This record gives sequence, structure tokens and C-alpha cells, in this order.
Amino acid sequence: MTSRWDNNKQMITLPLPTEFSFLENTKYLSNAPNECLIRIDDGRVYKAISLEQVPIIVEVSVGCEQENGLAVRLLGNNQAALCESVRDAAVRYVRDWFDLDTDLQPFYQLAKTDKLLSGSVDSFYGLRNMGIPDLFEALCWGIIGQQINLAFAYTLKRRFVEAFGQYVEHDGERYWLFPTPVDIASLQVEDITKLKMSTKKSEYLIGVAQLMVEGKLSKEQLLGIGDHKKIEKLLVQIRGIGPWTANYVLMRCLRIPTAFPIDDVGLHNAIKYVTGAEAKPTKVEILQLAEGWKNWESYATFYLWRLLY
DNA sequence: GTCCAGGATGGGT
DNA sequence: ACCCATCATGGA
Repeated sequence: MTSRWDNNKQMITLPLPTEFSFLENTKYLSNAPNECLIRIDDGRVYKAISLEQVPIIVEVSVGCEQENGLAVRLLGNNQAALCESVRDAAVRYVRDWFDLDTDLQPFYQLAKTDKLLSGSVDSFYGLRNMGIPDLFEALCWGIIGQQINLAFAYTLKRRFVEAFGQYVEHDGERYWLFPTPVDIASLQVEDITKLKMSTKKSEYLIGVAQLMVEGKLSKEQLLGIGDHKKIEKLLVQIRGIGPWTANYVLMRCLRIPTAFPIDDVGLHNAIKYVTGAEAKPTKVEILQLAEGWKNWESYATFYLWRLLY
């Protein structure tokens, strides 16, 4: 299998890690109700992203020649698609998005005998923590999702994206790009409350966008800090980002393996579902249940969430 | 109509 | 450090 760019076919095939199921990942993506940033058609996943200021559509599918390869194509077919640095950035994005560089074997080993995880890892074997590589998108999605049901959260995200984002057209389909910090930083609160977002969330979104535009907050900076607790402490100081949102971003964007949104209602419901308990688990109970998850708290949460979809 | 949802804040003990 | 009212809208 080739890991080099094929200029004729405009694609690259990435070798896959062993514990990987493309089907499980697409099933996970398909379950998102009203998702506006991803299109799935005929087993292929499409997403528009901006690479080096250039909007482009990424198509991901299982390789046709080698079933254990992940085929990445760039659509939109402008000159940008031919530029080597853009191609490399697209490949990095997909590796990050599908979390191809994590060896899941230790997780599956510990999950086998875990009373909460054993069923889930069996059902969803090969599922990856599908990420949100863009920090601004991850922060906004966390803020939008606070304290409302998921269906409404997806509706709000769609309105937000379609009001302030750009789109690329290809074969008669629109592929929306998540708005950039620049798109949002100069908005007035009323511009966002019009979408039925709460006043506070509108303020939070603008505030985060301004921090990023001012260069006071970036993914590179957070990754450079490295330590879970230090990053969390920094994020929680930002207005609108509490422990839940911070850990959500640590998990979905920064890929800190110990990220653990312990206050999450979905996690509570998943635990109730597995244990059969009537009452919501207490924080102490959750920590006890999670004692065997050291360094895999993030993946454990992701797999438990999956039970609810 | 009621309850609650991928929580966070600011004020109070 | 805990407790609590408040936010705000829509899904079930």
C-alpha cells in the first residue's frame, strides 16, 4: 500500500492501526442528528475544512485496493488541492480527526474486565474518539451544548454555522466551514441571540473568538503546556468555560487521554444504563468506577457515550 | 403543562 | 470549599 500522494488519482491511502473499524466510526458520525459539518454518502465521509486559509473538501473512505487503508481525497479541485503543503495538512487533519496514531490495545485490555466498559468495547470495537481538530470549533461546540438537549444544540450549531460561516460547493452540494474566530470576534451579542442562543452563550462565543484573534489562546499554546491540569486551569479561567467544557475540549480537540468530563449528564446516563441504577451516580461513585481507567478516561467516556446513541 | 437537557456564573454562607 | 438561584429555549 502506498502512503504517498498519487497525483493521478488525487488521493493518498493511509495505513491503518490494527484496532480500527471504519464502519464503527462512520456509524458514530451518522448518529449525530442534524449535523451540518459532515456529509456521509455511500460509505464516504466528507467535510470542508480550511487549510492555510484555503477552503477544501476532504473525502475519507476505506481504500478500494487495500481494505486496511484509509483513502483520503481532496475535492474542490482547485490549484490548492495540488499544493503539497495543503495535502500534507489535509493528511494531518485526517490523522488527528480519526485518531489514527493511538494504540488502543492497552485500553481494550483494561476494558475487557471493567464492568462498565466491557460491553461497550465489545459492541463498538474499532471505534475511535472522533475528534474536533479545530480548537475554535471545539470550544464553540462545547459552549453551545451546555445545559440543553443535543438535538437543540445541533440546531443552534447549524444556525450559527449558516449565519457566520462560509461554504464550498461541489457537485451541487454545499459543504459548510465552521466560522473562524475572525468571523465571530467583531459580532454584536444581538447578532447571535437572534439565532435563539442565550445572551450568555453569545457573549462567551464572542469572548473566546476575541481571545483567539488577539493571539491569547491557541491550540499550539495549549498543546505546548501539555499537562492536563495546567491546561484545564487555564481554560476554566476563560468566561463561559467551566470544568465540563474544559474537559470536553481536552478530550475532543487536544486529545489528552486523562480528560474526563465527570459532570456530564450523558456520562451519568450511560452509567445508569450499564449499572441499572435509578439514581444519578455521585462524583465519588464515578471516581470509584473509573479507578481502572488510568490514562484512558477520555476513551472510556467516549465509549460510554456511544451506548446512548 | 411539566420536566430536564453533553453547565456556567455570581452571589451567598 | 459547598450551596443555590438564575439563565433561556426546545424536546420528550
